[in-house]
Amino acid sequence: MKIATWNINGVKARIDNLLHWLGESQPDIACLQEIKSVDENFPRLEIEALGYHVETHGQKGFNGVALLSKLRFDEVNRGLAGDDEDMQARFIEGVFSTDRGALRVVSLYLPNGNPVGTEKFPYKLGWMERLERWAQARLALEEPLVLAGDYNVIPEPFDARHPENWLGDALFQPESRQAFRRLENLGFIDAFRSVSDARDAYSFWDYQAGAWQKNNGIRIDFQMLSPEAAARLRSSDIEKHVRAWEKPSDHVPVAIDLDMGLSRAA
DNA sequence: ATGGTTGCTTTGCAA
Repeated sequence: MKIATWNINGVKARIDNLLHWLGESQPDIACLQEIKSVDENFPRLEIEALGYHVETHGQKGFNGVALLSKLRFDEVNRGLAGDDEDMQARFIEGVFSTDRGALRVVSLYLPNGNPVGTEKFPYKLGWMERLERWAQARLALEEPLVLAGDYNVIPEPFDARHPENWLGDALFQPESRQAFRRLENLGFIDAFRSVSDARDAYSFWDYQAGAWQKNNGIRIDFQMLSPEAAARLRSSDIEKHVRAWEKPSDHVPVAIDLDMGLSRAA
């Protein structure tokens, strides 16, 4: 079963790329971030025409996440628990039935946190603490769980082409990296890093200053796997070529292949 | 050297 995550930076601006990518990559489940759309305006009909069930958690103008799945949703949960005052749409969880039992998949868009020194950075750290608590509770289910998305964290220096340029950035602050490591210490593994020690494997290249042409990238998009999901991991790939398409997102899709047996009829 | 680009809520803000 192929599960991909992709920050598309606006579904309205990216719909042609998205439809082309779904046809080419054929993910069973796609986790999208930054749809920048309210639910009513999400182009669900065009996506459903390709055989996907669609669940969104959007808001006006920015943020917003979605799950596209060839399997039926048994359950959908929107929003990250732990703060009823948080109105930002950054988290959606789907539950699916497979021949290997239940599979849980989350599409998350972790706060960017810049500039450090404003209220945005503590919001990021607070969100990461809430994610940690939520993930810890979910581990008790002992189910395959995939936490996929744009984490807005550079875990290690070799996840950036020029780590020295990110020292003052929220994505590379010690507190951000420590919070990410706490998630790993709970037992979640970074799927791509568990199968590759490649030092130039990035998932984001800024639009500015020719970052793509210079391969000045960072790796910030991950599938974090519960132990039960990690045991079924076959492979992981970064679909880098998508960054060279016309009118690209600044992120590219990252995919994993999980052995979940034959999926039940969608 | 503080540049440069993209998408939306658009002439500012977020990334």
